[in-house]
Amino acid sequence: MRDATAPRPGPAETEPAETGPAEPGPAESGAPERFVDGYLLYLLARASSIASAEFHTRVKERGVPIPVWRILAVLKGTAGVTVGELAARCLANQPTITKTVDRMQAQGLVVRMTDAGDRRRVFVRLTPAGESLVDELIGDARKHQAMLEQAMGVAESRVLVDALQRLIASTGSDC
Amino acid sequence: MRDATAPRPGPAETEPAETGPAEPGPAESGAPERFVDGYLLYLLARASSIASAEFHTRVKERGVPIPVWRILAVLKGTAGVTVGELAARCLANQPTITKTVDRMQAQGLVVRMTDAGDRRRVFVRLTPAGESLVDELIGDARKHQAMLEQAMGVAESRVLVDALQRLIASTGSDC
DNA sequence: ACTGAAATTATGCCTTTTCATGAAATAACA
DNA sequence: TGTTATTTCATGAAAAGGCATAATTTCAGT
Repeated sequence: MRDATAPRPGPAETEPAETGPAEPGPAESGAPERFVDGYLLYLLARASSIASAEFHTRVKERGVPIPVWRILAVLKGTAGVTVGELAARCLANQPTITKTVDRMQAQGLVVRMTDAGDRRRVFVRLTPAGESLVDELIGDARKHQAMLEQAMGVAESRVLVDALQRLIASTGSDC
Repeated sequence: MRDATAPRPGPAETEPAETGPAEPGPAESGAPERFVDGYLLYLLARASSIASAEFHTRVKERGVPIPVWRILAVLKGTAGVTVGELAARCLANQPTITKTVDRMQAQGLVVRMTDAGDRRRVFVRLTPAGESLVDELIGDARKHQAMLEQAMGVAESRVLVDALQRLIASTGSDC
């Protein structure tokens, strides 16, 4: 497979340009300083992804998709959040939230309640089943966070939280 | 719509449980300290999402999907990266990278080159068209990063980068 | 009150991602 | 040298997400 007749977009050159080193590196100088290595947004995305990986794996092992976990976590401690606010707080688009809430409602984790004062708005609220599920997950999350803080140092972790909050504040984001 | 006959998963209670305040809040005490407010992983994801939002919007306006931008950025300054490494560095799954590379190859942004030394491995490499596109995008990214650093303070930004690198290092991640 | 604009959520279509698996090449080992 | 594992990438079916838009409801101005 993956020969010239494969259904790949292009003719897929089957010969490496340079047949020298098996691992083509960026020239000869020691540290070529690739762009991404110093790019703040990439560092942020990478840190977030790596730090979350372990915990997310455990959440998924319980059969809970990450978007569902996010919604549950945001709903915890509230008496209901509108679809639009959920979208903002879950870092997702509104139609995505609508569809995820559909699934969660079908599983009995949340209920929808139209606002009596403004019938355009729909509150999403945890059911008792949703409460107990999110309570378990939050327990795991706290344990995981404690491990993470210990691994990177408690003081450092506080510095990080502080810097992140400052970054968020400096963007003037409302979410 | 959204009445009892709507195709929503459940019967969708059309009456709010409490018809009192239009905005049901978490009890009466001032700051109920919701879980997510102090959760490090949520803070990380939020910071990453918010900080990237502006720039990502501009990238998409150029017709470049974010996964494509990520691949281009990782490839910049290299003589080729394998599919597996791309997946790790782009924080994506391997099949996703394969298919995104398919599209990029069809657009002439990258080429595939099988490794002569180990014919399982496939290097992905920028074409001249890919180079010039990524150069433009990196220019924009640098400008955006400069703005971001100025908005949050250059010193603070350095503190943040340092803390993020320490976090990544403490997880012992190889990517 | 009426009309047009704005806000809020749902829907439909299409693209993309994900999960599991297949295919090919190399490595390990008897 | 065979034979079985392991590695690496591609593929296919199903699920999820994204974008544009529709359907309601409320608001503003007249």
